[in-house]
Amino acid sequence: MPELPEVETVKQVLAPQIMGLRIADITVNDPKVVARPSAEEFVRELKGERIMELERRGKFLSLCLEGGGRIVLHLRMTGSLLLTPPDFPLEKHTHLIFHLENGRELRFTDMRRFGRFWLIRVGEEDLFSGVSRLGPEPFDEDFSAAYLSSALAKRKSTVKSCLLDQGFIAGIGNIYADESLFAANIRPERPACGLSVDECERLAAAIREALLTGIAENRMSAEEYLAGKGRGYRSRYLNVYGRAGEPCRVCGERLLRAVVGGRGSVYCPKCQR
DNA sequence: ATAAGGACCTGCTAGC
DNA sequence: TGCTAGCAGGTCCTTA
Repeated sequence: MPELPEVETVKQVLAPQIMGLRIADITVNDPKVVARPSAEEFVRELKGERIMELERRGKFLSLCLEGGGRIVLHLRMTGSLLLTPPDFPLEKHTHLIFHLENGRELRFTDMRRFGRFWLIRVGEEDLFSGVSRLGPEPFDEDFSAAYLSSALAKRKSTVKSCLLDQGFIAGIGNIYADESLFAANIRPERPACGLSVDECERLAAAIREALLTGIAENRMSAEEYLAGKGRGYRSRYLNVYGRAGEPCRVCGERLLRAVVGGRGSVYCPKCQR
C-alpha cells in the first residue's frame, strides 16, 4: 500500500507516541511475517527492549532499540501499523502485536500478508531486509538531476521501470511514479536512455515535488490516523493515479491507461510526450 | 545483464 | 443474486 510519503506519515504519527516505551510482550499470530530470525527468537530477544527512535529509509521503517539493535519492517501492499488502546476492536488480519509498557498496543495488520519484519541485532549488518540495496533517498544530496541523467542513460528499460526500481531510487511506487512523470510531462513508456538532460532535470524536480505534496497531503493527527485504521491515506490531490478515463486537470484531455513494466500506468497523451 | 513473468495473499468490483 | 475474471499502491525469484 504505502510508498515513501505514507510511510513517512506512519513514522511521524507513531514516533512521538512510542518513543521511550518498552516492549512488554509480543503476540505473533502469523510467524510468517517475521522474516528473520525465527518468530520465537524475535519475541524472546525483543521482550523488555526499549524503543528509542523511528527512522524511515525508502519504504522501510526502523524502530531503533536502546540496546543498539533495530526492528526493520516493510508494509508492502496492504500492511498497516496502528497504535491502539488495549480495548480497541481487533482488526481482521492482525498478525503481530507489540504490547507496550503503558498498556497500549502496536498492531501490525496486513490483509495480503506481504509485509515483513526483520530483527537486526547489535553490530549485525542488515543484509536481509533489502535496505542495504536501496538507491539514493530522493531528498538526499546524492539524488540530483545529474545522478538521474547519468543513471537513466545506462538503462534500456522504460523510465517508469527505473523509477519503480528501489535500487535506482528509494521510496517511489506506482502512485508517485505516475504523478512524477505527469508533472515532468514524460510518458511512462519512454526508454530511460532517451531522455534529454532537460527532461531529467524536470523529472528530478517533479519527483521531489510529488513526494513532498504526498507527505504534506497525508499529514494527520494521531486521532485521524487511528480513525482511518492506519490506512486513511488521501488521494484527492493526485493528478493521474486512479483517474484513467477522467479529464486531465491541466488540458482536459482524457487520461489513458497502459501497462508499463507490468504495472498499470495512467498518463495524459497530450501533456506527456 | 537485463527484462518479463509468475509467485506470494486476500478482497473488491465489474460484467455476465 | 451468484459466480468469475481481473485488478490492487510491492518485492523476490525464475526464466528467457
